Amino acid sequence: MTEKKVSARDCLFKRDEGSFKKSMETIEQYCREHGLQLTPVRKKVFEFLLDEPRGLGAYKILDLLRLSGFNSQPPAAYRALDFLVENGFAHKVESQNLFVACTKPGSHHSPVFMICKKCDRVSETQSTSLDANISDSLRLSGFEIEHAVIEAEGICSVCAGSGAS
Amino acid sequence: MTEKKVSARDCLFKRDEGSFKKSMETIEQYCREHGLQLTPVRKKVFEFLLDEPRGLGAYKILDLLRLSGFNSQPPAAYRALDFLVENGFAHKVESQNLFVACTKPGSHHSPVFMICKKCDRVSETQSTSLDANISDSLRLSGFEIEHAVIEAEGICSVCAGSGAS
DNA sequence: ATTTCCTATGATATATTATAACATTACTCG
DNA sequence: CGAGTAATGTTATAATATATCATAGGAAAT
Repeated sequence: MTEKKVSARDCLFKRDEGSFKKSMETIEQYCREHGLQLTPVRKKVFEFLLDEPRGLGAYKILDLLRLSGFNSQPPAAYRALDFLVENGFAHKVESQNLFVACTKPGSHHSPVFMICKKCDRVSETQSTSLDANISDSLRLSGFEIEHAVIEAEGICSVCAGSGAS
Repeated sequence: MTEKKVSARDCLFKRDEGSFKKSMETIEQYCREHGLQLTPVRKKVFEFLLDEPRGLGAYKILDLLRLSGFNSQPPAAYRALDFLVENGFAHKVESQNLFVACTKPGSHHSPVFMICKKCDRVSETQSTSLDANISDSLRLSGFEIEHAVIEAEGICSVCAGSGAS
């Protein structure tokens, strides 16, 4: 993969400190209630994801872990990601081999992503009707959906509005 | 990746010789009309894809090329696949890192896949309305879709009907 | 407290998927 | 033919992901 065209400071979106804190508290509570261990590595990885709206690759996460003092190997990153994904705290964006924090952590759902080609930001929609549409159409063919990967690439509203080509 | 659970002979679907031939003729004509070179490697790879309803990984294709007398390296397989995908003769199934022949070769479209967890067969829907649904919903958020990855995992109608758990 | 069990992590190696870079061949078209 | 483009050959390596076995750490039972 080539270097990303857009650096972090080019991102037009502001980091939302309040929502960051809220997401972390949400999963902390969820883990307490469900007897899940939010270990230091897992928590750290979730922090990284919350802090990067463009998503992170597993090896980028590994780098960040090492920068944070963990002496981790690839399986450590993948295990933490597995934990976060299995419990609905994060998602994998299949078309980009990227991981993102979930906007509705703890609720098992089939997410829909929009990936902006300009700013690389990955947004998750809250849509419930979307899934319904798809399920209905596919069910006409008799296919029983268990899980759906829905990832749209294009230009987000912020970039489209910014006027830059 | 572990070995597939289902072997080729377990596949409940029959190979459709007529549609195979028709697909090949379709892309041959398309290439003639558009000045595209359907070289031996490219044609062979397309044949492999037509012949495997469960899709093929790039390295599996490389193996098949070698078995067919080509002395190919990885880039050869990926280049052939790039050609087929760029020209709408094949698709990549992102969630599985798999390539499949297109059911409507030559028409640039945003495909929708159904991947059966039991028989591993990958089916492409002909749906146009589906894309419309998704585009409409996402456009509410101001996102301009250029391309959409839509891949449903579940149980296909044949496997669901077969009664096996 | 010690044993037991389970979960998580450490550590090493390797598998799988994909591309970069440069050399060579082959095809077209003027 | 000769020049230019497209395709392939070749080597190397990048990027993504998992298998496997060893170790540690905490909770529960005796």
